[in-house]
Amino acid sequence: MPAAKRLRRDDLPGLAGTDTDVLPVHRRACSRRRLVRGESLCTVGDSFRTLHVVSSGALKGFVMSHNGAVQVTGFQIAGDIVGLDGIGTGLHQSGTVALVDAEVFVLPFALCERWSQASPYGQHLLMRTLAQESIRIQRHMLALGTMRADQRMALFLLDFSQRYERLGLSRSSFVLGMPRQDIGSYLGLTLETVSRLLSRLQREGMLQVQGRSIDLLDFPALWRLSGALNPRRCMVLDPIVDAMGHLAVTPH
Amino acid sequence: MPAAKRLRRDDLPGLAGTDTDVLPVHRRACSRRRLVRGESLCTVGDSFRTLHVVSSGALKGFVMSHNGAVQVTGFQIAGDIVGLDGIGTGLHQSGTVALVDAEVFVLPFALCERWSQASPYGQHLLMRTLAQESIRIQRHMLALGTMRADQRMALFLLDFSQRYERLGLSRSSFVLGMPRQDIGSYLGLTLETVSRLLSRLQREGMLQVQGRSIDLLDFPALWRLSGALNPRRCMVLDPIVDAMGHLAVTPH
DNA sequence: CGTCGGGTTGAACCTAGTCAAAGATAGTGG
DNA sequence: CCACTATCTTTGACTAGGTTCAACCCGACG
Repeated sequence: MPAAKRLRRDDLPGLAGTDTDVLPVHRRACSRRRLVRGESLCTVGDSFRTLHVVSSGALKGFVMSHNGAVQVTGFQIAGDIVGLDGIGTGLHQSGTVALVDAEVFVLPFALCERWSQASPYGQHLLMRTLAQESIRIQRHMLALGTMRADQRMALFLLDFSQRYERLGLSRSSFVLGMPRQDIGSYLGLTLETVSRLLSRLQREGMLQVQGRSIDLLDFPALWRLSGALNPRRCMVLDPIVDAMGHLAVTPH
Repeated sequence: MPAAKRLRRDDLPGLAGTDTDVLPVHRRACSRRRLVRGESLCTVGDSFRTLHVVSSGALKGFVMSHNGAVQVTGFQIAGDIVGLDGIGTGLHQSGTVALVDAEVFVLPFALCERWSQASPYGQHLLMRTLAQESIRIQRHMLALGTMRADQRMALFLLDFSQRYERLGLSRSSFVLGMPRQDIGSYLGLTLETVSRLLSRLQREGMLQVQGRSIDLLDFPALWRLSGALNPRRCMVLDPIVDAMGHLAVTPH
């Protein structure tokens, strides 16, 4: 696997260059946007114009049913892409709000489309990103449909652990940015069950929990509980933003 | 909404034409493949080379967890696209098998990619299809995460009803091609619960069930149960294959 | 200091799962 | 054509995992 080419934001080449295999983002186009805790990036029904890449902080995505039920569909941290759901219809099908103060890159979708047309690599990357999102949701569907509450919780914690590790942070010690209610919604559980489960796992020595601070103590036990045989998950993509919020692409 | 341009398979234009806004499928490239009941179209881990469009019959898609648990992710009938999950990694992340004897069009993905590059419409259609798939799964996730068993069942039946109707078939009277076990897996329930629910809904007069034959009798009640306020679901895409298995595209 | 959002814990309840048995259906081979 | 078998389906009795309702605690913030 080739090493990722890391680009500081201020070093990004403009569109004028002949190298179309690089994300066509220059200083002006790739603006940033700051969000305060609770601010919403987009809501259901908004017209879709831009993708966002999380630079720092944490967001949650959610869908709503006609009768008002809310389901959290995922949590986005640095490097994650937000807004893909709008591509299909031109309208956002899910909402996204900041769990804590956050910052995102703004990628006008028209730019992505042009890039995608100019460069086979760009096209591939965009489609790959979309397809990866489907697979992520499918895996979560598997969890919701077949696993018990404690297994889902273990999976959730290990998933976060792995994502933080990929950003160069601790895989065993981290802070969950969201309240129990949101974790519950994501896992198809009530907030009380989430609280009870965390207490139980702590009692059983698998982790230490203090409010939103988590310390994972016994990875093998968590793997066993989650039903994963091997620690490494299958086939993860390189993040396109590192922990510092710098864009990075891996040509070819 | 413009009427769909329907193309009999034998009338399909070759690639030589200048109109790139038409699916670039000629007789040779668009082969068909017959599947007998139980035959698998692709399995997890297969390398991804082709998309398939269902022409007739019915298939199920499923994912497996490391420990062997299986979750049915969806059912595909005429007009549905199979195999999108392979785009992300080049390997199929989910398996697909025929529930009954079926026939599919074979679309070499390289062809789709070339088309997508030659035509903005093609690119848009491909991405839209991918994004629509995400949204479909997200909606199902909402069902798995927030709804009770009977609500999920009602939603499932109404979804099938609507899909059959779009193919020009009866919306109230149809045959489910799959066993209770598969319905259960799809809905995150056991086969016994599925059976009990169908019996109960029949007792309550909402439908008539005889093995796999379903007659929906009281749509308003089913809508109410499923939590949907309005019968029409939001924003459905035109099918690209009609009930006769003929390809159809809607330029612009 | 009081209020408010979030978190923990307990007890009662209920939905859906599990286990078990028997009835239907379709496919197969004599 | 019919008997035999395998698969699918229905139904019942019992159980368990999670929800609901409620009380209480904690820390932040006006």
